[in-house]
Amino acid sequence: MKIELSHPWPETAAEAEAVQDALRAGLDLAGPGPSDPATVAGVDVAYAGERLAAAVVVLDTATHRVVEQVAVAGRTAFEYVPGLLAFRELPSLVEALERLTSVPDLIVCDGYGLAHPRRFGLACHLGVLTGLPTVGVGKTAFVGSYREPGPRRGSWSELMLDGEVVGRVLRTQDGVKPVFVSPGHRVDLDTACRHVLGLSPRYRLPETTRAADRLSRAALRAAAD
DNA sequence: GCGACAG
DNA sequence: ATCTTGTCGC
Repeated sequence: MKIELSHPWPETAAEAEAVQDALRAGLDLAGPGPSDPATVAGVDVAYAGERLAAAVVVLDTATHRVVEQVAVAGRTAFEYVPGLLAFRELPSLVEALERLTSVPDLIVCDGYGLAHPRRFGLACHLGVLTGLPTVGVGKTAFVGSYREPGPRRGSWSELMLDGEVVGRVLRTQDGVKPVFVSPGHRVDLDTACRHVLGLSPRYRLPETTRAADRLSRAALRAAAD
């Protein structure tokens, strides 16, 4: 699949924010999203200074077996600025997605989607660029306030930002620190959480995230020489 | 004004 | 994200 990035690529934080504001117009948060996706892709990026490796791993939703995977070595495209994470890794992530021979039914991103200072985190950005359903899964708090969810797997609480529900703090394993789920594109919050929970049968993080994390690190090491 | 701040 | 030892548990 061919994916178009914004041209020209932003040089400053102000330009990057302008890109987010413009692309946000294409965001679709209406539908429930895929109720029964056959495949789900996980994306992640590993760093070593300016160097990075972006990985995308497509899993069979029912068995969690790897259907296809692609890793791309590259360089950071932007300095790290909270709120502008997408600009740091998007070029390499997009390149990896373009090399996929199949189109996944859903993409699980590392980080946030709607739960973002300007309501346009990495998951929303990647969703609008690809047109595919995306969800964001963050490992730590970023924006929003919430009550600690119950201790059992499946318990959750609302992530609130400016009086709006922008995501959920979801417990994926009994007694383990929860994850932060927010809609990216073409998936509602309830459906997003259902998929994240289904992708996390044994560990805190979804199998998609775990697989992409391992691949990105391996690719980073392999590209060292 | 000051601190906090996805990965 | 990445830098890092030991430690608890399956």
